[in-house]
Amino acid sequence: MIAIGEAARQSGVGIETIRYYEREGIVPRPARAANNRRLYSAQDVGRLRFLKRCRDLGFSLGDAKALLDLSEGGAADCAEVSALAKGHMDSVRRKIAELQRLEAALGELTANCAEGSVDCPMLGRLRMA
Amino acid sequence: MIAIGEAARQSGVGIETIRYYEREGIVPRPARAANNRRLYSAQDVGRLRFLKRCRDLGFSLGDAKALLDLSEGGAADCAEVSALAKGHMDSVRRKIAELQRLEAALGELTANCAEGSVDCPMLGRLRMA
DNA sequence: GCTTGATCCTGTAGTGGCTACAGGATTTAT
DNA sequence: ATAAATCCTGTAGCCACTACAGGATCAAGC
Repeated sequence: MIAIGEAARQSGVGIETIRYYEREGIVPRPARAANNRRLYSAQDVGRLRFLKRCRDLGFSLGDAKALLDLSEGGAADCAEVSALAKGHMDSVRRKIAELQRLEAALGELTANCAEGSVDCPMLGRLRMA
Repeated sequence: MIAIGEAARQSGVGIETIRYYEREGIVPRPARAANNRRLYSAQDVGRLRFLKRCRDLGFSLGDAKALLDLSEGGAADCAEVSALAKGHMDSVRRKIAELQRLEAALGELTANCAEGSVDCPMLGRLRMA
């Protein structure tokens, strides 16, 4: 059993974030030492690492918790998992498309905006009626 | 001079958002009618539309305000504008790259996760030590 | 035993950029 | 006269943390 700082080091999840996850009920309350300090087991650290991986993959905290629950609950239902993952992939793809649209629009907008023009063409276009 | 609802309609910025912009000092305080209701000029609506365009292009509210200030302040300094825009484009490109990395990682993770496997391979990989 | 510094605790507030009320006043249309 | 729309101020909620304040405890060195 290790203290919260060590759990943070081993899992990659920040100390304050670990306490936040506990407050929010994302992870169960850990054991406590006689001095009231939190004590984490290897399984606790595993949960935190799992959550970290999900968050790094862009899953919302809610989805990450859902995946964690699926992972803990005996029958790891592949269908539910892949539904969540597919939904997330769709939203990632939508975001990519949106950003590419933005990139193109910004490119157009700044195209004539290099020389020290007195009346900046980009501002002009942003002002357009 | 029009009321806030009409200004919202003409600019595409929501009523609550307009009041928020005012509170935050993004736009100047508008005129007031005798009954204390806000009154917007065509120029006010132009500012709101300008901000809306910037936000739609993904600029932060701070950057949007900076662009608005540049646009208002006589000498529309093209260099400053294009520096802001280029910085933003860079961050958009970084976000795209990051999301594409995510998309690939998600694709790999879910690759074997279609059949009704008892031990979902995606969860297994998320659990990996 | 004493000091120093690291670590831990609880609780609260701030971030960005809105959005959604509550609770009331006024205006406009019927 | 009444109903519905619009407006006002002020506050709280959203996401997922992050950053304190103010204190308690612990470990290491002297």
